[in-house]
Amino acid sequence: MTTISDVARAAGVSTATVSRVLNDNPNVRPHLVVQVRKAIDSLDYQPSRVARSLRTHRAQVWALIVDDIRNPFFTDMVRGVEDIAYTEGYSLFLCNAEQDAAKEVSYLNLALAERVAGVIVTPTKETLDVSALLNRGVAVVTADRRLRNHDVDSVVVDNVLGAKQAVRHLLDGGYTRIACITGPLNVTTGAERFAGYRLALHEAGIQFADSLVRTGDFREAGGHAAMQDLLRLRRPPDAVFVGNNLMTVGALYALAEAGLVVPNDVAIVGFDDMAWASLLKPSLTSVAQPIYDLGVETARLLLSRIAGYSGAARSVMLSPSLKIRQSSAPKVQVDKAETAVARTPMKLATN
Amino acid sequence: MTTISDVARAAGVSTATVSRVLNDNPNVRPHLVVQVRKAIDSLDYQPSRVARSLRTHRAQVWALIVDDIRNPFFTDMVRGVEDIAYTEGYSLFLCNAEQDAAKEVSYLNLALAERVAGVIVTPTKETLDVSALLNRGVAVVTADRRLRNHDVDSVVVDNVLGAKQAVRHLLDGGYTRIACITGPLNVTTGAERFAGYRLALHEAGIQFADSLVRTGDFREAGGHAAMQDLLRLRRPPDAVFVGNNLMTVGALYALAEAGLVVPNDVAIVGFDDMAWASLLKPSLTSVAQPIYDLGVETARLLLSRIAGYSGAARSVMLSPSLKIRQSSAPKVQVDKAETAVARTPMKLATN
DNA sequence: GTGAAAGCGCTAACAA
DNA sequence: TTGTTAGCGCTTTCAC
Repeated sequence: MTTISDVARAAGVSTATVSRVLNDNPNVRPHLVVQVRKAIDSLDYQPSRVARSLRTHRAQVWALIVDDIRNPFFTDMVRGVEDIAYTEGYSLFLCNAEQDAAKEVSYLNLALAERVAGVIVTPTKETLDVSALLNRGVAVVTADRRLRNHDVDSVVVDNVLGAKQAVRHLLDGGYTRIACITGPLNVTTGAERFAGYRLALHEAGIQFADSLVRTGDFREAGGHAAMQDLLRLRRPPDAVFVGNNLMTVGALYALAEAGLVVPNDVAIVGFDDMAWASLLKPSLTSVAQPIYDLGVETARLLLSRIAGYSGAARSVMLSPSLKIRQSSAPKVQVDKAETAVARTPMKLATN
Repeated sequence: MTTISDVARAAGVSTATVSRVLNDNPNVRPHLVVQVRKAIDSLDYQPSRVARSLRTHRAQVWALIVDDIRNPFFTDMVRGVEDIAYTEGYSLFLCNAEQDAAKEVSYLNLALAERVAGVIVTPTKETLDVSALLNRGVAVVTADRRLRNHDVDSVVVDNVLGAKQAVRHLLDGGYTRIACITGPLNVTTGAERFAGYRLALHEAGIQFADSLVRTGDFREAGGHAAMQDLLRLRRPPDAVFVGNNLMTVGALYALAEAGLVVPNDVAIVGFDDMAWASLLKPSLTSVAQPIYDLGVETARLLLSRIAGYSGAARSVMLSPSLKIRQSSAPKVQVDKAETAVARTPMKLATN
């Protein structure tokens, strides 16, 4: 592997001059710059980022610790982060915590060991301890979720609002026994969406019933089991609000397996939209999140911290939007009275 | 930041001894090991991987260069790679080429600059030049796709077989005008799946028609446009085989927009299964790939190269499996004769 | 404007 | 078994 000394020798200058050229230091006479560039090209020289990092005490690298890389939500976010990182010359360590707190911690340690410039994390729990990083001056920003025990920058979606809109929409459609399949309550997204659900019920004057709530794990299997469980109730729900995308898939499978018709038997609204939501029959109503932007904004906050900003923690909140489709179409009354009830006009999302 | 010298001082030993303890060198007296460990703990010491990499000339890092991180196919693969990498103590640089050859090359250079131990790449084109890496002794393995110009290890799915099975299945169902929406032909997956399509037609004695083929970009928009184009034909196809998951989504949207019924108007089989394929109505027939395993196997090949294996290039091929569902149900003849044709018994996939 | 030289935090000869 | 020491490939004073 050719080194900076090889280049210096070939160009007839010192390593210091080569270094200056590499770093676009203006204090080098133009003809020397040309000379050095020529040597770099002819030797096919690639400066070692490793050596540079050791010397400068900071790698041009971020650690991106996500909860579950299989979840398309996170991949979209990753893309937002990657776009900015790439543009700004940072590389990304991809760390998949796999919903495992221990693995997450080991990745925090990796970030330390690799002397990364910054860390973006979607904490598996709101009490994740990132003090080791903060103490060593490593910039930390959380994405999608917040930390309760640290005052760090964060970018999140307004989960309470999104959940409230979803549940209110169901209420407007005439549904009254609305169940909730929530994510873990020790994750801010889980807790906030659940809070939004309760708030919507409360505002509508509807008694909150514990029996209509199931706690899932943000995964398909969890949503599936939760829905099955809800269907076993003596008085099953007539609608369900599901706290994330994968659990919604699981819930839909459970409904299909039970031979139930959506929305006639059970209406459903999911949190987090998916590319194929409109392909389903009935198409799936869901709370869409600006995921890519979430990644971008997070990266920007991290950049500003790395650049030296040391003000108070900033919390950026992005707005979700309800995509109304057929899975939550207003309830058609088919009870004893057998009266045909006029359906509320409904504006469907265009995709 | 505490360094190895701090630890050495605190433990009353030399840095060499600390280093030996860190690297589990057996030639250290047990009581010293304890002493050093204690110092490490009390100082909260994290060895610098950067310094170690510089010294050993090789980082405990791989570069993982994928074509498109948004495609769930790649995220599943990434998970397979990450599982092995994590277990073996390697970190991953996530490189999203975004289907951009220039960006891909710049990530190859990053791999060089970061002195990674190995590179896993899903080349955007079969002629990607990885000689710079090979010349410098960096292990390279391709995943999902192959390289024509280098003899490097690779793990791929039997695309020809998968495509052939899919098309033969349509033929068996009585479809005769089977269109193909293929991926880029300068990517091995695109070319091979297209070859499988042609082979199946050939074996069935059906004339291949250029007019029934459209080349997409492996993205939803490309599949959408291609399907729309096919539907504009004077004699549209009665079935379509689509070369990857995202294009299948696009094609399904095009069919839905045109108000066509699947499979009655047009049957469809996609390449690459998706978690929600069975939720569609009709459920989607597709060629399932062992994606996670593909990632795992690729990581294993890389590991063996890093460990010093220098034999001939190995090409691991994994088998796909056709998931038969409703979108390709046998054709019901409704032509002039109006004869009711017995439907071929069909085994549906359980998910 | 340029070069000499020190040193980042480790590892690995080599010596003791 | 342990310590001393050189040096990995850079950047950065500090002279000149």
